[in-house]
Amino acid sequence: MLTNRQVQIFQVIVDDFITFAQPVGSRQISKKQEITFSPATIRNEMADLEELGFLEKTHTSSGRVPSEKGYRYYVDHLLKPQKITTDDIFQIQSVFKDRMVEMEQVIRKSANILSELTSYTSILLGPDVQRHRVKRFSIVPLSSDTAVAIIVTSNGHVENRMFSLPQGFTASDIEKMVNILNERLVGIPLEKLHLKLEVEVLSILQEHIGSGDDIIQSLVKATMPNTESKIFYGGKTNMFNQPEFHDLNKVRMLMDLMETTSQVQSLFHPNEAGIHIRIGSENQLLEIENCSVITTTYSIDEEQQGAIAIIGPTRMDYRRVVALLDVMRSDLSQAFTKKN
Amino acid sequence: MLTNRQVQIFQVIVDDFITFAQPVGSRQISKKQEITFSPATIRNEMADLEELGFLEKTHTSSGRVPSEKGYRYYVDHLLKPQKITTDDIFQIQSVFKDRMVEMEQVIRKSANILSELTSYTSILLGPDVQRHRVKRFSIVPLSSDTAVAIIVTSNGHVENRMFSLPQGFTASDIEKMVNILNERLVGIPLEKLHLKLEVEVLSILQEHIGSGDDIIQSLVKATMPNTESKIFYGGKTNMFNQPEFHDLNKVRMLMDLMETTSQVQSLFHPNEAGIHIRIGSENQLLEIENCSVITTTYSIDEEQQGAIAIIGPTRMDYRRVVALLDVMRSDLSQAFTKKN
DNA sequence: ATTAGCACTCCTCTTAGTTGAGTGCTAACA
DNA sequence: TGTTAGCACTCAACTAAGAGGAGTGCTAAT
Repeated sequence: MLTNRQVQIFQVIVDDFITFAQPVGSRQISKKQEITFSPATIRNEMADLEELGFLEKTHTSSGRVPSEKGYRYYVDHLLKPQKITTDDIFQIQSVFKDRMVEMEQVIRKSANILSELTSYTSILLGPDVQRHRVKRFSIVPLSSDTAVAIIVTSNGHVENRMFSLPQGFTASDIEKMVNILNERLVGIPLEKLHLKLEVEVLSILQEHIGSGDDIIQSLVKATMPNTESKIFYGGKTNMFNQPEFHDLNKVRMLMDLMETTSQVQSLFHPNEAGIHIRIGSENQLLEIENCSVITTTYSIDEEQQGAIAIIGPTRMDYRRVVALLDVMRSDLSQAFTKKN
Repeated sequence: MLTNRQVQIFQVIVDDFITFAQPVGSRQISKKQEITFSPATIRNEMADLEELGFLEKTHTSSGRVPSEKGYRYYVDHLLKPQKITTDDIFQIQSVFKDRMVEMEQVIRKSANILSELTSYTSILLGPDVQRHRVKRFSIVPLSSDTAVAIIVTSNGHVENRMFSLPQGFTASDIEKMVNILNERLVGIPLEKLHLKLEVEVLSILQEHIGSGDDIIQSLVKATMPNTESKIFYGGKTNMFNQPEFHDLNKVRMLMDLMETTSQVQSLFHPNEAGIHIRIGSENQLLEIENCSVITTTYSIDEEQQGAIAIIGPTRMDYRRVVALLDVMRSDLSQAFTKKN
C-alpha cells in the first residue's frame, strides 16, 4: 500500500510527465505548490516508488518516469473524472448541429473532432453492418449475364454486390425471385442472410424457378464477405507531434498498423460496455508497445453498436481523453437512436 | 546541344544516382565498363553539364546529382522503354486471374501490386462516377419521414443517399414519383442529374403529385455532392524506405498530403491520355518538392476513365515505373471494357 | 584533346572535454 | 525517528578539435 505522501508525489510525477514528456526530478517536484517537503525527502520516496515498480529511470542519474504499472495504478486509482470545458463540448456538439442525415458523415466528422481535441489519433468503427436487418431486397439486371443485388437495411444502409446470372435467366425470373426473396428475407439480420438463403430459400426458389441453384450460390457469395465494419480515422499524423514519436521506425510501425484492418480491429473489445484503457504492452501488439489505447462503444438503436478508440503515447492525457470519449460516446448514441 | 560523350556521362550519373542515392563522383564513373576516359576528363564534362543546369553539387567538393532540369532531360530524351520481366507481368496479371466481378476489388489489388513492384506509393482513382449513366432509380422508405434514394448505374455502381420525406407523403406518392423519375432519368449521366431534376422533372412532379418541391430539393441535395471518385492507395508507407525520406518532416508532409483528397486529386491530369511525368516542383505542391509523380489513365467502357499515379522521390526509377504503368494501364482498360 | 598531379574543400566520423541535471548516501538536525 | 542539507558520483547532451577521405578545379605535361 502506498502512503498518502507517496501517492501525492506519484501523482505529481505522472501529471508532470504527461505535460512535459521529460523525466521528472526531485527538485522540480519540490517546487510545486502542493509539495511541502524537500528534494531529499522526495528522492527517498521516489526510490521506494521505483522499488515498488511504479517508476522507472531512463538512466542511472535521470529523473523518474512512470512505468506501465505506474500508469495502470494512476488510471485505476488516481484518475478523477475531468470536467471538460464548455468550449470542447460545444465543438463536439457541432457535429450534430448540422442535422446530417448520413451516419457516415457524422462518424467521419466525429473522428476529426476527436483527434483535434485530443491531439492524438482517433479511430471510429461504424456500426456492425452484419446486425442490420433487411428492409428491402432488389435486383437490377445490367446485362444478359450480370446483375446487381441491392439490400437496403432498416437503418438506411445500402449493401450492393454484383453477381452473374445463369444462362437464360429472364426478367420475369428475376421478378419472381425478388418477390420470393423479399417475402422470406425481410427482417433478417445480414449476418444470418447467407445461412437463410442456403437452407431455406434455395428449395423454394428451385420450386418456382428452374435452376435456382447457381444463382443462389452467386447470391450467397455476394452476401457473405465484406464483414468488416467501416473504419474511420482522425488525425492519422497527429503522432508526429508527440516527442516519443520523433523516430521514424515507430511512426512507420504505427502507420503500417493503421493500414492493416485486422490489427486495428483487434484494438477493440467488442462486447464490453464502458471505457477501457489498455496501456503499452497490454495491447499485445508490438507495434504500439509505447502507446495506450482508450476505447469505448456507442450504441445505435439499442441493438447495434459502433466503437471509438483513441490511440496515443502511454504518456497520454488519460483524464482528458476519458472525459472527451465519454461525452462523444453518449452524444453519438443519442444522435443515432432518437432518429427513428 | 549535348555532345555524345556528355550524354553518355550524364546517363551514367542519373542511373547510378537512381540506384545508390549517393552523389556520383568522377572516379566512380570512370570505373564503369562503358566509360573509356579518365576521371579528369569526366570532371571537365561534369563541370560543363553543371553549367548547363543538368547537374548539381550538394556542396563544393561533392559528387554530382541530377537537377530537376536534368531529370526532365533524362525523361524526355534518354528514357528508352524498359522491357519488364515476365515475372512482373505475371504478378500484374494475377490481379485479373481471379475474375473478380467487383471493380473496387480489382482496383484495390492493383494499387497494392503496383506499390509492391515499384516500392513507391501508388494512388488509383476509380472511374469518375459522375459520368455513369442512370440505369434504375428507386426509393425505399424507411420511416414516415425518411427514405433512401438508390441509383444504379449501367456499370453496376450503386449510389445511395438518405433524404427526408415531406409530411404526409404516402407510399403511392413514392411509387408515382419513382415511375416518373425512371421514365425521365434513365440514361442520364450522374453529373447532369441535379440539373435535369431541377429544370425538367420538378414541374412534372408538381403536376402529378402535390408538393413536389421540397422533395426534389431533398433529392437534388442528395445527388449533388459526393463528386469525388474513390481513391485507393498502395504502399502508403513505402516512402519510409527511401533515403531521402529519412526525415520526419518530409514523411509527415507526404502523409498529410495523402489525407487531403483535394490535393491528391490535383496530382492528376484528368483529360490527357498517355503517361505523364511531373518532376519535383513541376507538381506545384510544396509538400512533394522532391518527389516525382507519374500518372496515366485507364479507360472503362471507352467513355469513362480512371487514373493511376505513382509517387516517389525525384530520384525514382522512371524506366521501370513507366513500363509497369504502361502494362497496368492497358491491362486495367482491357479488363474493364471486355466485360460487357 | 586528354590526363596525371596536386592543392584545396568540406562532409563525416571520432575523441575528448565541459556542463548540468539528477541521483544516492551520509551525517546533521528538529 | 523522520526530515533535510551537503557532497560525491553518474550520465546524457553539447561543443570543439582533429583526422580521414572522397571529391573537385586547375595546371601542366603528354
